[in-house]
Amino acid sequence: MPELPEVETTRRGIAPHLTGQRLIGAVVRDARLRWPVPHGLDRRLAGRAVLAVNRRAKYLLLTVEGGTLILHLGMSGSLRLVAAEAPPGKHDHVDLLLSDGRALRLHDPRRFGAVLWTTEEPARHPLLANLGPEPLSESFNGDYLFSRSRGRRGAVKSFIMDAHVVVGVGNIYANEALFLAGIDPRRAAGRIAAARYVRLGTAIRGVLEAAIAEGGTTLRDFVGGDGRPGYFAQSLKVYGRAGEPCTSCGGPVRQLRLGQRSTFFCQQCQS
DNA sequence: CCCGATTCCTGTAGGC
DNA sequence: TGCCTACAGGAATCGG
Repeated sequence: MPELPEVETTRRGIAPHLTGQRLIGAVVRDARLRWPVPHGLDRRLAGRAVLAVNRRAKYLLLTVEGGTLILHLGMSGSLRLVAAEAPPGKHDHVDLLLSDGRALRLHDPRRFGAVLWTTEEPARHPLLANLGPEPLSESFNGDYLFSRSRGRRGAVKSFIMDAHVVVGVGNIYANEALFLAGIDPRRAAGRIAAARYVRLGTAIRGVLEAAIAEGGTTLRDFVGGDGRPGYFAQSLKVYGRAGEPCTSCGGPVRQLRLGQRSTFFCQQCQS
């Protein structure tokens, strides 16, 4: 399930192979992703060089001459560099063809991902325009979280998973960060003190950075641009560990549903 | 503005 | 062994 660390791992894996290369076209085998893959993508991309590969939230932004390709991995997507003639597997929906004979291939069984093209400034694109700050940026810290949380009565876990508040924190890392900060995920966001938000901000940043360093979390099928899985799963303290002993106190990790998401926490260590 | 529910999709796991 | 159902979840969208 690609969250920020997995998208960043993918970006780092593919960027050196794409930057400076020319696109010679695209093969769209199935355009039915989260939004339809634009018609005529093949012609639109042909002959254009890739200038940069950036990330905003969980979106990968391929800066191409004359526009930007916006890619999203949804929850089952992965991108790999393959030989263009390698036979596509099931769910290999889109190939971006490179002048060196390779292809950037999108594999996405659940088709929650996206391949979009824009000629406007990507930050102004409707999908990107209203996003919160990057959790690894200077502008994100505990004070920011505290001020944004005032007056909010919803659960703190839902609050930190809201992309309008901060981007890139999906279910896995929200659970982990709240455990590391010792905060009960069910607590009302607006009723948590500033000092605890400082801990939470640090925990969010720390868990994301640690996950990036391990190449992301592979639960089932995530692989980076080079096809390798991530190794952060072995560092998860609570996610997916219902009934197992807390790594800190030995009590059972509890599971419940919060905002339609599986939530894992230790009653003893989080309050 | 805020918040919770719904929706998209398919592979996997668990129950019987 | 096979069928059925529940579940996984990013995030837009909608209704209250």
